[in-house]
Parts: sequence; C-alpha cells; structure tokens
Amino acid sequence: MADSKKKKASSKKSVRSRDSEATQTEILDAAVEEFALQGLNNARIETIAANTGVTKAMIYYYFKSKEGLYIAVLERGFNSYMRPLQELSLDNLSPEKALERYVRCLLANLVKDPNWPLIMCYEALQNQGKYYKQINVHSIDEILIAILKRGVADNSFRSLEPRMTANDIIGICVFYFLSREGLKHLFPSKQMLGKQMLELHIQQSIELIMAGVQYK
Amino acid sequence: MADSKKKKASSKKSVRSRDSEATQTEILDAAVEEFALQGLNNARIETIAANTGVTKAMIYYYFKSKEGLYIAVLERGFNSYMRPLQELSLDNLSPEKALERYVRCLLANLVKDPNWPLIMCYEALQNQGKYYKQINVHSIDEILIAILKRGVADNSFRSLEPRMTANDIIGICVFYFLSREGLKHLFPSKQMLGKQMLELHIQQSIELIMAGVQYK
DNA sequence: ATGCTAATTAACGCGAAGGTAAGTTAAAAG
DNA sequence: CTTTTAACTTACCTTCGCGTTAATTAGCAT
Repeated sequence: MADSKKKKASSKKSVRSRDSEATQTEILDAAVEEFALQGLNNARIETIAANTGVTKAMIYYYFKSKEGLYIAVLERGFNSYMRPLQELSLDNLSPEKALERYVRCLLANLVKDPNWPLIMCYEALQNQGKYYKQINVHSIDEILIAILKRGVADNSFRSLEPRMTANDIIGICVFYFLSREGLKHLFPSKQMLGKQMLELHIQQSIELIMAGVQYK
Repeated sequence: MADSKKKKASSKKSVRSRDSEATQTEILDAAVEEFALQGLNNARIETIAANTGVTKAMIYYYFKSKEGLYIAVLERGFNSYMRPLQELSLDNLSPEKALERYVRCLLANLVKDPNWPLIMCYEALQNQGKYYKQINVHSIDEILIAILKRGVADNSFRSLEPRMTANDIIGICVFYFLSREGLKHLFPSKQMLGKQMLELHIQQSIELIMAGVQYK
C-alpha cells in the first residue's frame, strides 16, 4: 500500500523540481509538524500541502491516504528516535552511570525532535496506539526498566517499582515539551525551544531523576 | 451569553425530564469526556449529544456554540481542580511536609478527575492556552513554586530551579494519565484507572518526588 | 524529435459535522 | 382550563475536508 519509494536509483543529480524523493521528504517534514500540533484526526492535509508548496493531490499520489502519510511519519520518527537509545551500550556501566547516559540520550533525542513526544501522546490518546503497534515492536522503556531493575537489585537505587518509575522518568523528560506553551508565562521572554531553556531542562531533569532514584 | 442557570430557585422536587439544570450538567459531563479524548477541534458535538440522550440542538440552546460548551467545561473543571489546592494551608508546615501535602492533593484531584490533564494538554497544544487564559487568573504551579523556593532557601531541599522543577513534579503526576493507554502493555491485565494502579502511581510519584528534591 | 512514463495539477464529488430555524410539548401560573 | 413560556425536537442549510479522476507537463530513452 505504501510502496512508492523502491524505484529510482538512477538520478543522482539534483534535478530541482520533479524530484520524487525530495518532494516526499518535504511532505513528510510538513506532516510531522501538522500531526504533532493537531493529531491524526484534526490534522488537515490541505494545511500540510499549503506548508510545502506541493498540491494536495501529490500527497495522495505518494502516500495513498492520510493514514498512509501518518504511518510514514510514525515510521520515520520512530527510527530516528529509538535507534540512538538502542545503540547505547550500557551493560558494563554502573546503574547510576547507565541511567544518566540513557536519560541524556533520551533528552538529546527530544531536543533534536521536539515534535515526537506530541505525536506519541496523540497517538496513545486518540488512536489507542493502534498505528504505533502496527509499525513496530515494542516500547521505548524496556531498556530503562532493565537499568532500574539492575539498580534496585544491586542496591544502587532505593526500592522502587521499575515500570512505574520508568514511566515517571520519561514523564519528566517529555512533559516539558508537552507543556511548553504553558511554561511561557513562567519564563517570560525566553524561548522554550531555545538553547538556554533546553539546557536548563536537561540539567534540572537529570538532577531530579538521579536524586529521585537513590537513597536520601 | 451563557447565562441560563440563574433562574429557577422554585422547583426543589425532582422533576425528571424537562429539568434544565440536570440537562446542562449531563451535557457538561459528556462534554468533558469527549473534549478530554479528542480536544476541542476534533470533539464532535453529535457524539456528546449521543452520549447524553439529548439532541444536538439542546447543546446549542444552552451553550450557544461548541466554543461556549468548551469554555463552560474549562470553567467547571478549573474550579473543582484548583480550589482544593488553593485551600491547603501550608505556610506553617516544613517545606517537606508542605510539598508532600501539595503533591498528595494534586494527585487526589487527578484521580478524581483523570480527564482534566488531557483537556489542559490539548488546550495548551492546540489552542495555545487561549481559552484557558480567557476564563481565569493564573496557573496551578505558583503555590508549588513557592514551596520549592522556601525549601531551597532554608536548605531543606537541594539547590534546584524552582519553576522548572515545579513543572517536572507536575509532569510526574500528570504523565501517568497521559500515557495510560501506552502503560497497559507494561501492566497487562491491570486497569490503569483502577484503585490498585492509581495507588501505585501515587506512592511511586511521592517517593520519586520527595527523594528527588532532597540531598542524597 | 517523438513517444513513453513519471511527476504534477486543477477541478470536482461526497459525506460528515457545525450551526439554525421553525415548530411541538410540557409544566407552572393565574 | 387556558395562557404563557421554557424545554425540547425535527428538518434543514452550509461549509469544510477527504479522496478521486482526468488532463497536463517534464524529463528520458531510442
């Protein structure tokens, strides 16, 4: 159904206009924005089209349907989001070090793509994660849970429930991006996605999390 | 515009059907559900109507427009949500005690009305909080920030940034409800809004937060 | 240059959802 | 028992937004 990218390995040159690959990427980029702000149902493909300079029919030409486009967005996002986390080698680190590296990597991903958590949030709420399930294996937090379990087992961490705490930790990292509009009034004249605020968020999150999992 | 509840102090008896007050409440209740799941734009007033046994036109009769209904929902929700927090008297408690009581109260509110954070989240993301601003003063977290400031000042808490940490703390409490669909696969055969899971969430949140703000 | 096919557009059909208007019923007051 | 008015219903209008179809343009191979 969504098989429109397996052709064309020929034209290496930048052809400008009439470039299938570039057009698709452009559409995907605009779609991420729109889906992140609006969610699947409320996203308007005409808005996406308008934000690309490409006509609406092109989107259907390449992605078949709104659903198809959405799934393509999920697939691309998921890959760029999960890969760095999966590629961390944390097994020979202490639980503290492993946790900190994991969280830093998670935060780096969020900073790189602040729209992803919004999409995930909508996906869970409005679609009960059905598209998410469609595209792939399982969740972001297995690795994190494993770290927490190890830390509890060897007494590096206080006695906590690993699954719930993993969710809480992700919540700390993610909630900033969900509440970024509301945060403005607490930090007037700051840019929520600007470097300064993002670094404050990272630093404060790490401190809260690292203190939170350990004994007092 | 939305002034249809200041009349009728006469009929104390239950009149069943043809009861303006009851109908409005019924509509509001269904609206909360729908807005929480779908957000303002994607909410369907026909769905709300269907979930009440009341016709669509009644909603317009009482609330004038979809927007009017939405604002009514925000107003009612905000009151039942903020009041308990504002009525806490925390000034003569230690920062630790004050923080714990605040968080417990916040969590109790969330448990009582798990839809509220979803509505707030949509409101911030999709409407940039414009309706929220319309109805009222300011945010939930002023009190919390004050507690944190006090704790830092008297060295009960580690050196943390109060505003950001306040947001993180709220994030811990709230994120559970935002991710409740996704959490199911971590806790199969549990009811995310059931007593057992909610208590686990409360307990784990408190532990994480209290440990998180203090020195190791 | 001349087809051939991929990329792109313009125009429209159609259903769904917001909103309205005009009529109907029930309850309360005299 | 009649009048009045609030509560409620039915039927409709309109717009918006998804998806389609048929026609057009541009590159590419021979």
